[in-house]
Amino acid sequence: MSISDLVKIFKALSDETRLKLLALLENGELCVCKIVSILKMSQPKVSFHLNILKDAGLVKMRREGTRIFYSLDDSDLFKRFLILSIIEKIKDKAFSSNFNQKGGVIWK
Amino acid sequence: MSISDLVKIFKALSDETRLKLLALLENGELCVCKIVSILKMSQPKVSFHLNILKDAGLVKMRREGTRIFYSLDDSDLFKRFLILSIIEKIKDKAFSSNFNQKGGVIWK
DNA sequence: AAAAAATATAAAAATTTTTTGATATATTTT
DNA sequence: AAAATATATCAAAAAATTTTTATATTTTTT
Repeated sequence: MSISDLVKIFKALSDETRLKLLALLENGELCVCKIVSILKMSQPKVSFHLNILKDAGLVKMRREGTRIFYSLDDSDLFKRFLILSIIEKIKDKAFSSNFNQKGGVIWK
Repeated sequence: MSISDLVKIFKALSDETRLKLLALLENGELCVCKIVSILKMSQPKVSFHLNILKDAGLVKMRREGTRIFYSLDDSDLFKRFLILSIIEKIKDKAFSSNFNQKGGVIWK
């Protein structure tokens, strides 16, 4: 892993939207449209940020028909540690308005 | 640790100069003038980046006379892990032109 | 093959970060 | 108290990132 790979990973993590995206994917893959409806952000904005996470090797994608599902890519140990640390630290804080009282995500 | 604290830490790490600064401090504190002469960067630039690292709680400083010495601040476990990971990953790659053949820093 | 749905991409605008050059501040030395 | 040294700060310029709006692409459905 080169310095610029490291910088790319940290750049990807240095944005609140992207940290929320990672936390949102904690429980498995989601399609872009679901993410858009949960975070209430524009679709291009979500795609833009997902793409940065993908370039940094932090998420991976899979097409199913017209939808594209994103999920965490923790195949690398260091990245896995980062992702888990982030999720542990921001869990529940990230989506207060999108969670119900049991702590489950409210899918819109 | 809030989301914005996390973002601040990752922002601080998302720059090659700053990763090099952290690696440079691996073996103990250094004054700004020493860092400037090793990295061959302008003094305001070095101060700027050190300040970002300090704001993120990754380095600390100590004045001694007219000099100010910076050192790693790894009092927090998560930050310590990040710093150690970075150093392990970029060691030797970071300063090829500033190291001698034994791997020691060539102080100018 | 046209329409619809989901997503990506591109261009322009807005925002943030970084660099540079000049100057200010703090401490020590003369 | 003036000069010298080390560092910080500031303002302007440059560069990079993010957001927005519009459009293109891909796949499925009709």
